[in-house]
Amino acid sequence: MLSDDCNIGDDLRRRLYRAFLDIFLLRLIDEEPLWGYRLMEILRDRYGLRVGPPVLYPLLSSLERRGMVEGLDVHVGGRRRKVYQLTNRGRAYVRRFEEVVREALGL
Amino acid sequence: MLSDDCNIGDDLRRRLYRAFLDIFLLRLIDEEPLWGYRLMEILRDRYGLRVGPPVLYPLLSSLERRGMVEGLDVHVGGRRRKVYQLTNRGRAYVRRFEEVVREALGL
DNA sequence: TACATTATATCGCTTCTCCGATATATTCAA
DNA sequence: TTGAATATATCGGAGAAGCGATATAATGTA
Repeated sequence: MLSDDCNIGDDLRRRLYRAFLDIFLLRLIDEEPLWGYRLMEILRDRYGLRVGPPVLYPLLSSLERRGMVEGLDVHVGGRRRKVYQLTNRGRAYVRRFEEVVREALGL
Repeated sequence: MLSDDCNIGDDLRRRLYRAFLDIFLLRLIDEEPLWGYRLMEILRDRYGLRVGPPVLYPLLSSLERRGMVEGLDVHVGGRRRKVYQLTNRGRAYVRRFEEVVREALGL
């Protein structure tokens, strides 16, 4: 039953992350500026969530287009890298989300 | 900007309800036993969320099959009605969800 | 040198979700 | 009497989301 509880919790957690991947990406980027590949690593290693390039990159592009992050082209040891920083708009969006959740669940 | 904020909040709220409609149904049923048509009314009037029969009824059936609610056939003034009650399993599921959200968002 | 890692990005197919339309039945109200 | 409201339920098509496969490029390692 305990392992069943864990499975349910895992499942719910996965659902939550999937449904609001954009928000959770923004929250990670709020901690520190990050790039696509690193974000995929963190999601996989910290949350056990496998998000591949076809999902992640269009989503990052969308977030940039909506002004929630700013993408900076950087060169690291000869490799290109696009590092994303959170904008105020992105930060406000996350705060709004937390508010909505708190309200909706009475937390 | 204020109305923009409201729109963002509304949008996020809608996303939340959509993504976790099963949970929010369970929470409504936790308040009191309810039936399909009434649930649709509440979602529409209280949350501005339009959920039609094709979404709601299969979802209620699924919740029943998973043992989270129990459906009781009732006759009300000559009409059939299927009233759903929350089971302990359903209640536990909701609690687990709240826990997961709290954890994930540090609320 | 060949393969793995780091890194960005897209395409097309499959699966899932949502929605319009619909069916049926009983009661209520104009 | 007719149409609306209350109530349950499903089907099939459209759109959205997810995933496998892929491409490209530079660096690192065995």
